[in-house]
Amino acid sequence: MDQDLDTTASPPRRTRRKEARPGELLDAALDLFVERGYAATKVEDVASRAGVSKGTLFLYFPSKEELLKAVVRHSIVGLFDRWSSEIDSYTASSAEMLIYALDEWWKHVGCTKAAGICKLMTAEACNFPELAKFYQQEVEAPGAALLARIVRRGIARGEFRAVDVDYAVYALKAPMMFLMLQPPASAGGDRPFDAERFLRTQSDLLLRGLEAAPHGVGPGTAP
Amino acid sequence: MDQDLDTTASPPRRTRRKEARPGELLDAALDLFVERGYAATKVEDVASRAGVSKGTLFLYFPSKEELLKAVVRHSIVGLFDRWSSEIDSYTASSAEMLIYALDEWWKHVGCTKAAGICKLMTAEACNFPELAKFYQQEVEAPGAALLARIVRRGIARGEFRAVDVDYAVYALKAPMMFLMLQPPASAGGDRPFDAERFLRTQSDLLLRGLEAAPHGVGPGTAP
Amino acid sequence: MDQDLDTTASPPRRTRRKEARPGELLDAALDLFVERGYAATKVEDVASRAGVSKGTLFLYFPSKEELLKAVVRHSIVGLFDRWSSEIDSYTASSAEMLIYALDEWWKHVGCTKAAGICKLMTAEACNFPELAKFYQQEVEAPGAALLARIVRRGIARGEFRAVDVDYAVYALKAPMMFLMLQPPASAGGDRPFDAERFLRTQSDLLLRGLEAAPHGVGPGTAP
Amino acid sequence: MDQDLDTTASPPRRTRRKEARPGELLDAALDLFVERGYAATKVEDVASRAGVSKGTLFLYFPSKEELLKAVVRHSIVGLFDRWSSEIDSYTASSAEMLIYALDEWWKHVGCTKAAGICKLMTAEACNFPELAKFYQQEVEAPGAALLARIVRRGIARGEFRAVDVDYAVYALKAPMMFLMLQPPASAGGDRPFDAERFLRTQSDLLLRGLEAAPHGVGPGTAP
DNA sequence: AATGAATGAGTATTCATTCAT
DNA sequence: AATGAATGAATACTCATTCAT
Repeated sequence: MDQDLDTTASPPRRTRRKEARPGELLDAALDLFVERGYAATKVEDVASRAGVSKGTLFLYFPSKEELLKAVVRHSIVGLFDRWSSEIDSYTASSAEMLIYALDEWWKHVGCTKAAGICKLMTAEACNFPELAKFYQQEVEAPGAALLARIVRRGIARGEFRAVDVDYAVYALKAPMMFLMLQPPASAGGDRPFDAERFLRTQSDLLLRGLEAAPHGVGPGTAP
Repeated sequence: MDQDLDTTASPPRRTRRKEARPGELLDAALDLFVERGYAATKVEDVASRAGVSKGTLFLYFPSKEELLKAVVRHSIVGLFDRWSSEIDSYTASSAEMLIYALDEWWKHVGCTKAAGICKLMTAEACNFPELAKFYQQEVEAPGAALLARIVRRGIARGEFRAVDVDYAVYALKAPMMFLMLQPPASAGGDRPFDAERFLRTQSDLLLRGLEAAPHGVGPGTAP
Repeated sequence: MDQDLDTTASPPRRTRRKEARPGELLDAALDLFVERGYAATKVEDVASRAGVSKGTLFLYFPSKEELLKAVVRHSIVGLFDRWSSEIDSYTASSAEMLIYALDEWWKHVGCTKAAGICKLMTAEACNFPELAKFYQQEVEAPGAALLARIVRRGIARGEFRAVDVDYAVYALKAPMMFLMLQPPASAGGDRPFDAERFLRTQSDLLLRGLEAAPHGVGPGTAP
Repeated sequence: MDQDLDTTASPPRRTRRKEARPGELLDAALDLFVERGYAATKVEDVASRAGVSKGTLFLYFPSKEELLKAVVRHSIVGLFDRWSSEIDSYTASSAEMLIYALDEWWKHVGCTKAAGICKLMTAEACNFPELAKFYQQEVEAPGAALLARIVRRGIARGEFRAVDVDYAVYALKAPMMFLMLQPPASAGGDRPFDAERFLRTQSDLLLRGLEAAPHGVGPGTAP
């Protein structure tokens, strides 16, 4: 890298760090919000974990609430754009798409700290109606739209039955939300909860409900 | 007695209130906790909604946290005893039992304010670990145990396949949790979410996965 | 006694207790005030230790502060009348009188709970100026007056030097106050504090300072 | 620097205050604690007397209790180190040392607000056992140790009789405590109490009890 | 851009006192 | 005389946010 060519020429630390600041703050905030919850996270702790002072944080984010929104955008919203274009260019079967979608979600959200953010947003929804609306618009709706596109594609291509799309999406979302709300690990019951197994099981079940073959009842068969 | 002659003759105000207080406070607390969340609910508001002063509330509940616990017990825990004995005396098929169970849950929890309490407990879990444990022990565990009993009965009677009971229970819980987390109404998307329809759809799907007939994949088929 | 003659004729419990109430409350209050301090003593605890309800206490004492005053009067003030007449009729030497006085004080105050009350009054003096004045007038002043009478008698009879009476009284009071302020027992240092020994030592010292023999300096030799 | 040219040029306000804050707060707290007692002193009042807001006080002292401890350390504990080294280097007679010690105590504690703190600590001892222990360890014990060292030195050098050291120390402490507990001024009796005269008188008396000459009884003659 | 000292609104809980019964 | 349910004033401490430096 450039840095290796002339280490003395590397930009003054200040400058380089300056550009990294928002990201460092966002990372710190993500960690702490997920660990401790929104209310229990002090902005000062976020700042000091990012190695800056409290005042500096407010230089980049006008309020704690905006900081949370930024964390949500940073860790989740960005994913949708990529997923959306992938769907456009996808050529495999719709069932495969759905499995791929759930898999991607698991890899990038479900098994990461981002899942904690979803849980937290659900949690704080009633305390901060504005945050709730933000989350609904920026996360829930786009996510549902993505799933809906896949389902519609499957129906259009005759791969899926003509189910009620909205309810098929709900059925897909339910296990994802369940996973995200699952307590981190310990507090659970006796046997460790195997999230991937649960997810696989659920997707099998759901796909069977969606597939075009004459099965009988399915999720949201039109009334 | 005289009182019998004139039913409008209410007992002395002080006395009557004394007995009614806890219930009135519990009702007020339920409303406010669900509306505003735990932290945002001021004990004073609970008291004044119940028509008493702040001090009086503390006569009946030693702390805000205990008040919340009492609300949980009052609105949820009590149900388990009844359900448990109903299961014992039930004679119908296990599939019918499961449908009945979900239906009962919907009637007494899912579509009532008690659902809001479940949402709230999930929400506040990380902020108040002690509350989380309480909820896990008094609600989550008994609820899961009830469902597990039905699933096991189905398996024992050859009505269900020999699925992994724990994962079958997870699969049953997922849609219930999804429903409870659903925003009250407004904030939702364009089309109103029909919870009962969702529930019916989900239970069809799940029963199909459980039933003994040779279907193929199902929830938690042993690996 | 009369009671023994006809136990069936003893007044109904209610009545008898009624007369005993103030005393029982006073005893309970003395115990608790000394054990826990003024602020930390709840009137409800006083009442329940006396076997009555909170409301009843207020029937006899109009406020917590008045209750404390009553305790002071009950446990201390009463002693002064007796001591005062004893002094009048005393014929022994003034030194013996002084020793008797300190001994009496020790027996009836110094080594009893009443000492705790003195400590408490000193403690709360700054918090409750009115109480302080009350204590000064009802206890400090009469006590000092008693001592002053003995000292004056000694001087008048040529037993003591013509010391400054006020300062002789202060010198007598100092060890008494020191004793009363001594922590109950435990918290002290390594070796147990032997109050009686301290008192004996101090009175020897003081009497030597007072005695008429040509000793040199003494407490408060007139300037 | 420029600043040196004009000594009236005060350092930037923020900076100067920062350094002065703890001291200003300590002074304010000392005043109020002594005037009103611990419980009756509101932290907000301390803060505003020091010219800062409530929050600022908590920037420097983590709790009201710690504030009181800091006041004690600031006004009393610091004196012991100086006194201790003075004793080491002292060459005069032990009687002079004792008189010097009492004099120093009077100048730096007895006639200052610090005396009020001692009174207050004695007062609040029963209400706050932890504070009591702190005071015992940080003030009572070192003070007694200092006096004990002087007494032992006197005995070792043949200036004092071989009295029981502990009880000699008690005898020395008694008049000091008496002085500190004396009401500020007003409430006293008719004639103004002359503390210095009392102190002089007492030290004469005590020294006579301690001195090696064959006098007879003395404080703590071994039994 | 960065700091960190200062701010002050916000809230659960206690307990002496009252008064209807 | 006795009760005990009801009251409400009173207070330490936290933390997001500001702004002088």
